[in-house]
Amino acid sequence: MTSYKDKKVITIGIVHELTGLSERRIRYYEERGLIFPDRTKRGTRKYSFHDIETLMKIANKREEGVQTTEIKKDMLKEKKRNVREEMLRGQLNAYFKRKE
Amino acid sequence: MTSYKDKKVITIGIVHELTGLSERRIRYYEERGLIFPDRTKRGTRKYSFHDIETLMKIANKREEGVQTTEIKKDMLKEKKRNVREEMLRGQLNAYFKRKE
DNA sequence: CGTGTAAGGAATTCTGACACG
DNA sequence: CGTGTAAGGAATTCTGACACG
Repeated sequence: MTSYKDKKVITIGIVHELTGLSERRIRYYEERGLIFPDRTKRGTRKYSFHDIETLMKIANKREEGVQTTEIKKDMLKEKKRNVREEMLRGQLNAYFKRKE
Repeated sequence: MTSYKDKKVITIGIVHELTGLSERRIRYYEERGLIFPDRTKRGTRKYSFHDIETLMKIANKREEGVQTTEIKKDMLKEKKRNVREEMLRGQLNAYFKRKE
């Protein structure tokens, strides 16, 4: 369930290299509640590959002029949809006694 | 083929957190040709999850008293075996016209 | 051989703030 | 609102070396 994609191990400098986004913007999107990096003991932010994908999506929406508040709402909706899907899948699997 | 596991994005401090190995040892194993981190533009080492797994294996062997030279030989053998396996699989897949 | 440590410099990251719009 | 920038300090990383064994 928790794969490499979700491990928070990438520093902001590398995220910047990978996404092209300024560190300012990356931190700002966190401030707006769009991403949630972990921290090392001494406070350095750590991101996952999943975070990076999220950042790319955010950047695309921003280019279209979508505000961070809207983006946040959209992300929440999508998350809820996924949760529902997973619940459904879980029930189906239980019913048919399938695995994985 | 190239997944998150192979992307070199992790700085040495995080590798240290993840493996428990000192930065000195991590750099030394590179010096001995056991791992090959990438570098950022300004020279900071970047490791992959795969590198981290390799480091754990190295640490285990070292605990058993195996020297780095030996470890290197073993890793080379394993690599060759994998290459052979992949070639064989490729031929089989071609023969049976399978995919993936 | 393998690893610790102290050394000094360079690059990184952090926060809070001011700017513009 | 979203993002750039300059500011100052703290933490990180790098290399080359000496130490011990």
